[in-house]
Amino acid sequence: MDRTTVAIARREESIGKQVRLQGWVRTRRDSKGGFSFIELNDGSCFGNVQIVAEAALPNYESEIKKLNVGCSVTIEGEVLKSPAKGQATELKATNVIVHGWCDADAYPIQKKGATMEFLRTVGHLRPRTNTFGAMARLRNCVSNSIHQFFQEQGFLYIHPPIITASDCEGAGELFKVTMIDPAKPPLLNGKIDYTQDFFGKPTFLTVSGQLQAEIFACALGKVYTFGPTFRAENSNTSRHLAEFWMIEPEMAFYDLFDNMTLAEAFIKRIIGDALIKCSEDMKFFQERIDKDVVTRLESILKTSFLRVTYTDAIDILVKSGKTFEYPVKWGIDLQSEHERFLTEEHFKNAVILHDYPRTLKPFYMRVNDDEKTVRAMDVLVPGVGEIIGGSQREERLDVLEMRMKEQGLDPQAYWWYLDLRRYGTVPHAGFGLGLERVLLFLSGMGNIRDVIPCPRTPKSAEF
RNA sequence: UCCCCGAUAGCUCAAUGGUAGAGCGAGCGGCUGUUAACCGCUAGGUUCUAGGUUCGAGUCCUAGUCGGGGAGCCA
Repeated sequence: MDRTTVAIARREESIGKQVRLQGWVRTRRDSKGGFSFIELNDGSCFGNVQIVAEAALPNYESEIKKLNVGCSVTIEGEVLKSPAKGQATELKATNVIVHGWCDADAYPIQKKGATMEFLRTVGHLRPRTNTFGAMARLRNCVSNSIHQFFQEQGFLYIHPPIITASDCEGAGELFKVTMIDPAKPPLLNGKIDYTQDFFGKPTFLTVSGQLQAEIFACALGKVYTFGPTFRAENSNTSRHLAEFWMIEPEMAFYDLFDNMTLAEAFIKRIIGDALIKCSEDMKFFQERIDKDVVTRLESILKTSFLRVTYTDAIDILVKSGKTFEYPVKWGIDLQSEHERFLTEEHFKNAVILHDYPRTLKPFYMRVNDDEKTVRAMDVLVPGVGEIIGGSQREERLDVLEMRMKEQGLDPQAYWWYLDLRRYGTVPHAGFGLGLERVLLFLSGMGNIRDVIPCPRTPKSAEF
């Protein structure tokens, strides 16, 4: 008898085979004819397989009739063509083994829909629901697409450090990593003496692997990172996490437009794979989460991303005649309302905004000849907003040093980063893509806490 | 962090300052292959926490905790 999965047992090719299935009961329905239907799910696909368990089974009265949502079982039997509508196949059970009972009165996951807010309070059980099962499979699918996309194009997967001494972007709150006892820290002239700490200097959880990715891009050509990132900002929104996953490709000899072309192909690959490889899960998202999500993704696949300069975008916003809460003029940072207007109302498409004012962007972005703007790009999508932020990097040593000073950073602290320009500098570019933002975009889910297995947000790290 | 809103049965929600209810779920019983099965009965409550006002508080007031929506920061 072959151990198999629900996904395989549901296919017509399996009809006639003797199989063993193992998983969790979703529901049981008793028939008047003296037998029961059990819906079994094992995570291998969205759908369940219907088990027919007849009264002749030795443990029918003692166990099978007591099965309910959440019970774990092994079921052996023959796959048959299902005589009723709703499924192609069903399993006629010859043996039902119960591994774990599940007190239906106490079990928080019930057959009827629960709110996302409630499911967040039972983070250890929510993967057993349709929504979170679908999300886990989609997240896996996207992760796989990311690796395949870059591997096929000759990128090297590199692993930047999680613990870092450099405050990469010069902005944002970082989580401190320390072994110093906060109750009795070693002091030097009234301040904490970090030379006595584990690393001999203050260290943090990384906010970006970009600077380290640049080390490898400036040695090996095309690289990407894919790993966790940490921000200690007190952000309480549906689009921010304290711990999230980011993908950061970095390419030597790429300019900003090469960067855009790559970003567009990358996003389209992820969308295309999700629609094909997770079609059943995507259909569920369309039916139960966001009725337009698949249509929206398909239309984005078909059209080219628009490329608009920051200056032109400001112009469009000014001429729109709309009154925004934050008035628009050249030099302001674009607000959510502005980005939303551009993607959802004006262009109704994914848009790449580029060449932002230098005052708005970090030191490492390449200064344009006009000296007012830098080679930055943001990819904006309807519904989610910014999904990618990237730039062509400043490869000129003197300009980079000048930009650091301009932003109040000490070039000495970035000596190794400057060395990359000092020795054999190359034009290069890269971007960062937030995995969870992509998952929001792909699924139509409304809250980023529901697209990551165990969300980390202010005041919340339970599971 | 700021603004607004909310917290009542396992879940989703009702309840003029005056006896806390319903639907679903659960238990039991019924029902000729059911599909979020269906029908009947039963059980189920420290109304988020701590104070306060009142003859009387789920309801009004104060503080806190947690959650949601929006904003800022960003991915």
